[in-house]
Amino acid sequence: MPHPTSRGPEVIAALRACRLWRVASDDAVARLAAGARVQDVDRGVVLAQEGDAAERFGVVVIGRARVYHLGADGRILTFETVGAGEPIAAVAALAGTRYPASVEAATAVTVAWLGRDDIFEMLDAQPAVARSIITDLASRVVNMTAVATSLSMAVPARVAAYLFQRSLSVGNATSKGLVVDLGMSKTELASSLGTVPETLSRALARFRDDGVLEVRSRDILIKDVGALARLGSGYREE
Amino acid sequence: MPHPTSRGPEVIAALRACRLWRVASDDAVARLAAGARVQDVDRGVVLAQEGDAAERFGVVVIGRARVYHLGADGRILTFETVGAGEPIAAVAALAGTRYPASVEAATAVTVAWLGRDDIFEMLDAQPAVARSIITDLASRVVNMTAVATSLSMAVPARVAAYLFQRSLSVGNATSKGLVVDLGMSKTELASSLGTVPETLSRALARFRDDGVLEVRSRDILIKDVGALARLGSGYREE
DNA sequence: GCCCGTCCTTGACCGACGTCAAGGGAGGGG
DNA sequence: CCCCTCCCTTGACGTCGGTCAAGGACGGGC
Repeated sequence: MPHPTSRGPEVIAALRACRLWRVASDDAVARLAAGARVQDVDRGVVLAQEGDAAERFGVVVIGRARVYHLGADGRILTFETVGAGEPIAAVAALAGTRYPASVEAATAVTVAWLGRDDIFEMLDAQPAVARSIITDLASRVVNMTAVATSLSMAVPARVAAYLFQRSLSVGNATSKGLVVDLGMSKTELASSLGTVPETLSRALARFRDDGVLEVRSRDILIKDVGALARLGSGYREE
Repeated sequence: MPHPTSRGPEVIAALRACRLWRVASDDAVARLAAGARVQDVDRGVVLAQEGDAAERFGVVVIGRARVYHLGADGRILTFETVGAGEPIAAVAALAGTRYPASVEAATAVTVAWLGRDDIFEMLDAQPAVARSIITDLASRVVNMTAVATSLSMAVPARVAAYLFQRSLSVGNATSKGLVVDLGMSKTELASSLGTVPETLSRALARFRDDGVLEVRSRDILIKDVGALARLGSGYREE
């Protein structure tokens, strides 16, 4: 078990890095850190359970946590994987509702827990923080809407849309085409896209056979970005 | 066509009713109304197009608008139907992104359009408004997350979950069971649940054959609430 | 009254996709 | 070096659910 005193600076650093209150003063962040309850958990531990009442609000200090929904049939839909400085269970705490999804430690994780009142106190003291919280929350709504529309498309379209999006952010132009690192295992990607590894594999195989891309171990060589964009907007091929 | 002067009071009333800034002063709301551009459209007119840049922010004054995603195959997923006093295209304007969904007039509609700066000015003038905006946005994230998880379930489970949820809010206990008004046509409900009328009809028929409920024209008699909760698998009380 | 459009239901069909099963490749520990 | 364990891929198969088509029930207009 780590000695509590050694985590103070890391907690402050993580809270300081949190986008929600990036315009807050260092003092205000230090106050948040002082009120935080720090918890260390092993990989696999559930940090928040879908359906439970949200009374607190976490910020990842060390490690990564996965936000997911466990279906009745055991299938898992991964919403996002968050790292240091990112909030977990935040929106439910702010809304005062139950958690809409579960969170588990994807690695060993250190979390700083805050009460929802701590946030509102910071808001009262530093009104400028409101704007960054508002734009962040609004972006989350936009993202979740995109996830929902994505789930209403066919799997190959979701895959194409994901690759196209990702090619815009981390695409690396080479002479052969655009190289895109997936950033996660294909199993994880399948879960993020709301499907299973087998179906993802088939979708990629089909794109490969159609000459759109080439599959490498953990990254994809995109040979026809336009086709991908077309497929991702839900166009049918053939 | 209506004379502009006659709509002033209605615009103010609609803005006053908007949950986002319910704690704002009447003066601040009147200032918003003064800067609003009012638009009347016929049923079916598209008020915002998915993918367009969001530069403004609407509040419904009269009528109802439907927020939806149009799939490549023509199928429509309805996210919500909003009425007077409710915002449209709001989150994208706050986030500064493109619209994640389209909005069309479900009836003849009058909309008051505001610039995103108008909101931020109100925020600066009335910091207390921030909290209600934040809790509203957070609730939207929670709701959209619920929509996304719902789409990852099988259709009968979605139907059961919807009916169970609705029975909690508008359920009317009678000697025969719980009567739930659907509140919309079955075609609209199918679109809200991300499916088509035929499949919804089959799901209800199956529940009927299993003795769980009885289907009436526009409301449902639920005979076994527990079964419904189980089928919806993921009961969430309120 | 009649006709019409809209909504709902049911049947037949079939494509998409999740499940089960088998096999191969890569990495890590002994 | 071998083996063990994941992870990934591919085939076979079954079911869920969307499409097409037909028919029935309202409800409104004339």
